[in-house]
Parts: sequence; structure tokens; C-alpha cells
Amino acid sequence: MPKIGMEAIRRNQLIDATIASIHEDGLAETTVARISRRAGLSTGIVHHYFRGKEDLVAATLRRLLTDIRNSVSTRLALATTPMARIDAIIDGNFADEQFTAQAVSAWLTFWAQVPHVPALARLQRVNSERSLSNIRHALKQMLPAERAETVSLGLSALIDGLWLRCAMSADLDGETARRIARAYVLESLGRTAAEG
Amino acid sequence: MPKIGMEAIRRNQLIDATIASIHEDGLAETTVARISRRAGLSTGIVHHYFRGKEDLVAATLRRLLTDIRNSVSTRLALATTPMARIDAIIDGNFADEQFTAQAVSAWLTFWAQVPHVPALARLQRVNSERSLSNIRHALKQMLPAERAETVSLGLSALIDGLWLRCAMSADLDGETARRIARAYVLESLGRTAAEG
Amino acid sequence: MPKIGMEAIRRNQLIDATIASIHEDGLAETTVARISRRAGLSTGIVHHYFRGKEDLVAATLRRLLTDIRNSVSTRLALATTPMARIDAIIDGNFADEQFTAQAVSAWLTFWAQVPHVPALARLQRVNSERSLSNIRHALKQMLPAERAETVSLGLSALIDGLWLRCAMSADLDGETARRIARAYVLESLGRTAAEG
Amino acid sequence: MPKIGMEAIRRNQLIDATIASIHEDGLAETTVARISRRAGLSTGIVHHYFRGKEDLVAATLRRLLTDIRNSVSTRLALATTPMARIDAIIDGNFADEQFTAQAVSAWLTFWAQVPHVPALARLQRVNSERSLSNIRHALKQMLPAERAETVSLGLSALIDGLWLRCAMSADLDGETARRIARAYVLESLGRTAAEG
DNA sequence: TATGAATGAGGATTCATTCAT
DNA sequence: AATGAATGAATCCTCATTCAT
Repeated sequence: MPKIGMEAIRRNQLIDATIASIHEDGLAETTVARISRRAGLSTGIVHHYFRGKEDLVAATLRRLLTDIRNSVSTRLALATTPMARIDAIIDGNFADEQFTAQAVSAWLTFWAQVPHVPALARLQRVNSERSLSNIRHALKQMLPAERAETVSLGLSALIDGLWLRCAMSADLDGETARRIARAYVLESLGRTAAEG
Repeated sequence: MPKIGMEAIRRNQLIDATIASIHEDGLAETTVARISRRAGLSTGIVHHYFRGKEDLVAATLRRLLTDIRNSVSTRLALATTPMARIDAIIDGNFADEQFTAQAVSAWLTFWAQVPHVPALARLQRVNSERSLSNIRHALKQMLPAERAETVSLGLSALIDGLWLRCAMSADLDGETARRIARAYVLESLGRTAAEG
Repeated sequence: MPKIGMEAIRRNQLIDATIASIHEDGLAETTVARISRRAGLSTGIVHHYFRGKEDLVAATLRRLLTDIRNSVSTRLALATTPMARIDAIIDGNFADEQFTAQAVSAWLTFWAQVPHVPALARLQRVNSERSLSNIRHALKQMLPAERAETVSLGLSALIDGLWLRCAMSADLDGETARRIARAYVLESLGRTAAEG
Repeated sequence: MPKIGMEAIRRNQLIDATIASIHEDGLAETTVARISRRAGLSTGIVHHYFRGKEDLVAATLRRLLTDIRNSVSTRLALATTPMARIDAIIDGNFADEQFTAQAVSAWLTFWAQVPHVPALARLQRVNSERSLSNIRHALKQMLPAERAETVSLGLSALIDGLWLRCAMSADLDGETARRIARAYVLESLGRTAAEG
């Protein structure tokens, strides 16, 4: 008698274990055996709920993408001014529940895979474009088109760079990251951070 | 009679092949067999000139670090004003001979390894701190201490983020990257990019 | 549902195959692939049930030691006089089920490893001391202490030497070996073998 | 201009290095590279003076056999009575210059190879038979044929067993070994060791 | 649904041997 | 005569995947 929702439960358990393993052991050491042991399950289970390891890894990236997207879009829905939309994006990216050591590690790992795994590349590209488009849309209401384009690219890169830095040195908290990103936009708008 | 300089030649060949393989195949597919085939040599040779694969990979990172450091320090030596020093750092990071698809891929790959390989972590940390210190030093002559600190972190993160973006989408050339980074500093100094 | 007792079965299969391979091919040719093929299993299985080849080899020595020890101690338990104890030791060492070509080959091989493999050295030392102590204990009841000591060393060496000889020429059967060893003790006691 | 006798010098250097390496590292770790480094020569040299590694190893065994044979035959030449011949054999086997840790290790190693390397097996068989024949010849002058046969086998085995013991525990010196072996023969002749 | 025993392809590494110098 | 750079076959080991239970 299959329990209702067992599939969702197991898939989530395995995805959680994958993120934890990537964070603690690195992708190279993240074997199917280790993932399942960490999830308190047997090795065989992975192939019950996923087509294989690659599939589990892709599902893990999808989860990370979804989480961050939700974090941003929830905030965007409440924003009424262009600058509020920028803040929503920045806050969504560095919210405490997203900007965790585990998530940051996993992201970095996926970034390194992206150029070599078409399935991941597609997911990443779509997400990246949506994010850039959100930023660009807001900035165009505050800056001339060309400047808006440049600052959009800059803010996107800065956000990624702040994640990267966090992954490698862990001396950067969400609050500081938010402050740096916000200052970047404000200066680009010709105001000082203090005016913000 | 052993040929003089053979060791340096072979080590460089193998490091070049490693960078190329990481770029094209990804680290996971970068096997000793593939590296040596790409270098036009046999598999055994890797263990003749390096302690093993790990050693070769570490040597490859050292090479990348050295190249970037040289690119920056050559330019820094010619800079006479604080802003010229900032430009030297930015230009050094995005100079055409450094900012290649191959180098960018390799960097991204190493970044993902850093948290899990102590030997790499040490190299990365030292390098990262030197770079941040260079930036901070120049900015402190143009901005109040606290602002200088924030903008230093921001510029470091932005530079890394621009590399990252380049690794994943390749739609970003060195010229654009330089422009974005430079604008960030200029705006932070309270001037428009046009004034720069 | 894992089969109960599978582990013991597989470990024994692999140990048997290791002994057979050492006997027929020699240790140098005894590869993991050959062992598993001989056991009718795959190469991977060795690392499922043993930590690695070295572990399997150590387990094989332990098995040889245990077999010989059981062979001797079963007989010792039934012996009531000192000379009967000596006979039990000699018979236990040259019993047909122990003194096989396979076992003898394997022993010789391990002896050669002992000086260079600490794990084996420890096992060997413990066993050797127990055996010598058994012999000494019995002889001390029949000979003055100093003589008992010398004859103990002599009998131990003679037993090993007979095994060695058997390993290299195979022209020595258990019956002859027993007779030679027994004669040595009897003469040392001042009786002729015929009196024994 | 090839130096006179260079070949003999080099061959001996390499054989010495092989014995030393077998003693200290074991046969498994005795590589061509290690042997030549120990001899202060290059890897290539082995194939100048020997057909290959196997040939060097066989030459090493021949050297050990020759040494022991000379040690025994020199003493035999001086012996005038049957018992003196037995003493010559025992003393020749346990003379301080033969009964060294290095030689003992090497012997043990070769014994383990003998059953699997035809070239070594032949050398060993010839030597073993000569030694047994020497012993038998002397004993037949002191004992009835059948007894002489048994004691010959016993003494041969005892000598080998004493070497073996020495290889594994090193707590046995030449003097003790000689005493034990001599006592064995004397008891077998019906005299006490004290009478010997 | 879940297990973990079993497989075997593929990886890093070692090493005897060859050969240009 | 001597070197040691270079080769590539062979070894141990790992791990995704399959499958009987």
C-alpha cells in the first residue's frame, strides 16, 4: 500500500541530501551511495525516484532555481515603485533562507557544471535571462536605455560575484551583500547611498 | 644525456592541456588519459613530471594565479595616480590575454573546488587577499575609509561576477567588462562615467 | 531483502580463491581480477567484502592461522601425557587436511611477506609464540629446562623446515614429515624412535 | 674506451643492490628504479648488463647459491671424518658471513618464488639435491641406510627451518643455530650433545 | 516500496622496458 | 658506457547502475 505523497517526500529527502553532500564533500565526492546514506536510505532508492544520478542532480538545480525565484517573485509582487522592485530582487537574492552556506556551495558547484551539461545550461540560461530582464525592466524606468543596460549587467554580475565570494570565504553576510548591491544601484542613479 | 629544460617544457605542455581540457570537457571528464592525449604524450608522462593528477591540477591553478597576478602587477607598476591604479587592476583582470574563454572556464572550475581542497583554498585565499588589498589601498586615497572598504568589496565581487558571467554565457567581452567595472568605481566616487 | 549469511559465504569463496591462486600462480600473479574470476565473481566484489586486496590477503593469512591452530588445539584437548601433547602438535601440523600443497604454498608466500608487512608480522609473531610455548610446556615435563628450551626451538624450526621443503619439492608426505619430527623428539629424550 | 672488468663490477653492484632492496623493502617493492638508485646508477643500466629484471633476479639467486656452496665446500675440503663433514656442512650454512639478515631475507623471498619461476626452481633443485647428498653421504658412514636417509631429510629440513625462523624473528644467532643442528645429529647418532 | 548484493566499465597510478642522445 | 625521458600495458580501486528478493 503505497503511502500518499511518498514520492514527493523521497524526492525531497534525496535532493536535500544532495545539497548537503555537495556542500560538505564537494561534487566529486558526492556519490549515489553517500547521498542515500545521508538520506538514511539505500543506494537503490535513487533509481526508484530518479532516472539516475544525473537526473537527481538536475532536479537539485531545479529546486535551487525555484527557491530563489520564489524568494524574488514573492517580494516583487509587493513592490510598487521601480526602486522597490530593485530592492525586491536584491533582498530576494540575499534573504537569509536563500543565502545559506549550503545553497551557496551548491550554486557555485552548478555554475561550474553549466558549461558542460546541456540540461543544466538550459535551466541556468532561462533563469539568468529572467533575472536580468526583471532588473532591466525596473532600471529602464529610472535611467536612459543604454545606461540601464549597462547597470543591469553590472548588478547581475555583482549579485553573482557576491554569492561567489561568500562561497569561498564565508566572511560575507547577507546584510553586507545587500548593502553593497543597493549602493551600486543608488550610485548608478546618481544618488549617494545615504540618500537611498 | 638529458635535454636541458625538458622538464619546464613538458610541465607547461601538460598544464596547457589541462586548461584546455577543463574548458572543453569539464573537470569531471578531465582524465589523465585525456590530458596526455591532448598534449600529444603518453599517460605515464604525467606521473613523470607531477606527483599525480592532483598535483598537476594544483600546478594549473598556480599558473592561472601567476598569469593574472603578472598581468595586474605589470600594469600597476606603471600607474602613478590612485585612479590609474584602479584602472590597472581592472585592465589587468580583463586584458585580452587573460580574459579568454579557456582561462575563464578554468577559473570557474577552480572556484568550485576551493571549498573542498585545502591546497587550492590556501592559494586562492592568498591571492584574493592581495587583490582586495590592492584595490582598498587605491580607494582609500580617494574615499573615506568606510566607503573605501565597501567599494573595495563591491569591486572585487563585481570583477569575479563578471568573470563568472563570461564563463556561463560568453556574451560578455573584455571591453564591456572593463567599462562596467570602471563605471562602478567612478559612480562610487561621485562622478559620472562620462567624467571618468 | 539481503540474504543472511551471504557475507560469510562470499568472504570464504574469495579466501579460497586467493589460496588457490597463490598456490598455482604465485603472489606476484595473484591479481584481484584473477582471484574474482577464479571465485566465479566480478572484480568489484572484492571491494564489497574486503577493504581492498591487502585486506583480503590478511584475511587469508588469518584463515590459514586459524585452521592450523584448530587442527592442533583439537588434538591437544585429547592429549593426557606430555608426549601425547607433543604428538598432538606434530600431528596437528601435518594432518592431511592442513598439510596440502595449496596450504603449504600459501604459507611459504606469507612467510616471505612477514618481514615487510607489519599487519602480517603481528599475526605471525603471536601464532609462532603460542606454538613454541605449547611445545616448551610439554618438553619441560620431560627434560631439564635448558635442554627443553633448545629442543623446543629445534622442533619448531624442524616443523617449519619440513613445511618449507614440502612447498619446494613436494616429495615429502605428511606421514614422512610426522615420522621425522617424532624421531627428533624421541632421540632428544634419549630413546630410539623404535622405543617411542 | 670500456674499462676492463666494468661488466663484472656493474653486475655485482646491481646484485648487491637487489639483495639489499629485497631485505629492506621486500620483493614487491623491489623495482628496477629502486635497485639502480640504490646502486647509484640509472634505470637504464639494468638492461645493459642483464636481459631484464627477471634475469637480474635469477643472477642474484645464483650469487646466493654460489656463496653458500663455497662456504660449505671450503670447509668440507678440510674435513677428514664423517662427523667432521657434518660439522662442515652445518658450519658452512651458519657461518657469520652467510647467515646475515640480508642473505636470510633474500633466501626466504626466493623460496617463495621457486614454485612459480622455472628458472629459479631448477637452480634450487640442483642445489638442494647436492646439499642433501653431502649430508646423506656422511651419515651413511655412521648410521644404517634407512636411518641415514631419515636423518638426512631431517637435518636438511632443520637447517632450512632455522634460516626461516631467523628471517622472521631475528632472535636466533648463528651460534645457537649451529648448536641446535649439531645436537640433532648427535642425538640421532645415539650420543648426547655433551658427548659430541 | 525498498533493499543492498553484484556487476563491470572506467579512472589513477606503477613500472619494466626502450631508445635517442 | 651510460643516462633518464618516454611509453603503454597492467594493476587496484571506485561507483553508477541493475536486479533478485
